[in-house]
Amino acid sequence: MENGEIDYLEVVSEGAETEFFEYLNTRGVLKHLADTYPLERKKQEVPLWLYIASDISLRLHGMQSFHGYPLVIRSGGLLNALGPEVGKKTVHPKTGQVTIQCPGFNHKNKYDRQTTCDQDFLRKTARATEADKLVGWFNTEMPRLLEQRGLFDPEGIFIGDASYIFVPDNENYKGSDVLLFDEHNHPVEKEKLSPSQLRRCRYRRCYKWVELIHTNSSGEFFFFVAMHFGAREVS
DNA sequence: GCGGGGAATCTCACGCTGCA
DNA sequence: TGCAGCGTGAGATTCCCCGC
Repeated sequence: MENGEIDYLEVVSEGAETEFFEYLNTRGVLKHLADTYPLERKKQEVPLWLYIASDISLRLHGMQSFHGYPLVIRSGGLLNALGPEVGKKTVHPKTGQVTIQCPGFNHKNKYDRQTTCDQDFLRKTARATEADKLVGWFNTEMPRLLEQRGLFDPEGIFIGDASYIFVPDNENYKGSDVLLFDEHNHPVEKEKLSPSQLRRCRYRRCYKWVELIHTNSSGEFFFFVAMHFGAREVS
């Protein structure tokens, strides 16, 4: 650290992450999510609950790439929470060297496992999941989970928050829209603008991102209850 | 650095065969 | 008839290369 030889700096507390996943695991939340996850496999070797937990862990670490999975497993608290049958992390008392041992869920690997499952398993499982079904699953199971655990506040405050995600003008962005925006990036209707106003506007390709957030009047918590990502129309 | 995708490899279900 | 052993093929996972 003193010499500036830092390969990676982690901001998520390992202990907090362990507690978080222990909660999800022992309360049956992970199992419930896996049982309802919208992907049917004729054969399943690596369990879906591990995929879901791993994906959540990646997001907690702000890791956008599956390539970062070994790093997240090494530095995060997921492994501690899932127990030695999934993997264990030992720290050498003198050198501080971290050693990972994961038995895995099959014997297809040639190399010693440094992660609970191969990062490509995560990538291909994500790719095999249909986007519409995934959003539908989230919008169904998240409110159900919150209700089952009595987490909805009696005040019943829900906030709909919408914003636009701009992307390059490329039709390959499936389900995107091209809309007219003013100089403040607010969507406008061409018919309602004067010629001078119209000159300051431009068409931009975008997605609409809508979140339904549950909170209470003192703002003590925020639960993301439902979401929509896609074209303008929200049903 | 990253995701896409193909090849390699492993697992397991299923059907067939032989035997008690 | 029931069971074990074997071969086969589909599917899942791992390894690896390629292009952006």
